[in-house]
Amino acid sequence: MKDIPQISEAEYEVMKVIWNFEPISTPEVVEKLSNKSDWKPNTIHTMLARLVKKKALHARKDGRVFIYSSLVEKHEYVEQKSKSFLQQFFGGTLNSMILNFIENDKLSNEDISELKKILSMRDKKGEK
Amino acid sequence: MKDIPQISEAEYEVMKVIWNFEPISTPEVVEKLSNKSDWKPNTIHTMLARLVKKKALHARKDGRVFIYSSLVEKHEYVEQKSKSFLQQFFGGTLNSMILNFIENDKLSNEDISELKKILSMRDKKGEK
DNA sequence: TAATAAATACTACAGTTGTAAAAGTAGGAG
DNA sequence: CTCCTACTTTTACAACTGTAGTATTTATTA
Repeated sequence: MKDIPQISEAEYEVMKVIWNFEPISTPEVVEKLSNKSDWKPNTIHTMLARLVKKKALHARKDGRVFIYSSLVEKHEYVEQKSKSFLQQFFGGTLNSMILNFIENDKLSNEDISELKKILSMRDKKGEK
Repeated sequence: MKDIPQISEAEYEVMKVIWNFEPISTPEVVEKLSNKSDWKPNTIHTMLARLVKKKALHARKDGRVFIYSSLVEKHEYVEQKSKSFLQQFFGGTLNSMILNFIENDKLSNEDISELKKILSMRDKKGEK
């Protein structure tokens, strides 16, 4: 399995924009993020540069601006983080986490019935 | 709600020992962790000192050694981390995470039936 | 009481992160 | 051809992390 670069929390916000709009230029990234956050343009540039250095993004020059595209797929990254999160806090299994949530009454009745729906969905798929 | 100190990954390993054996002295912590990890005693001392400074631990002197006890409860910390994890990667809900796992075929049939068992358990509790 | 062993306290140092200011450069406007 | 402006590149800097080494204190033993 290939090794996925580590992406910090703030960098992840930048990645989300890339994943949503790639290929996308620096000014566009800055614009999208300026709406959602208080970051100064320079801050965003720094993130982009670091992500390129980490090989999470690819940048190609187009005229005077850079166009970015991701080198890491979102689902890959999310999977990797989920795995290490579950490892660190729940012995590695999603079921332990769910059990914990239920035991601590963190799930509403709606959550539960939705969950059951989700599970039966998967059953159908499995039967195919 | 009170604010929980941030605990790094390595520090969390130390906390786990404290939670399991508190009240516990420095030499005992060092011993437990030396089994599980490659950390030098000094490394462990540093962690302990940082955790005390962050107010995650309380230390009282007993003769020549320190005795530690936790100031943060494990379940509190795990809850806080779960929440921010779900927020960052799954829009804040456990159900999205579960759905994602199912869609990506990360759950075995055993996991699923176990999950159903867990859910029905909670139902019974709810009815009480 | 003086030396030793054990524990604590202080110092170090590089890598990552959040946050950005300052300086450089090239393309378009005049 | 020159200046401005938008972009890019370089530099900064403190907090947090992982990982210890070194120095100091103190209880115990000879």
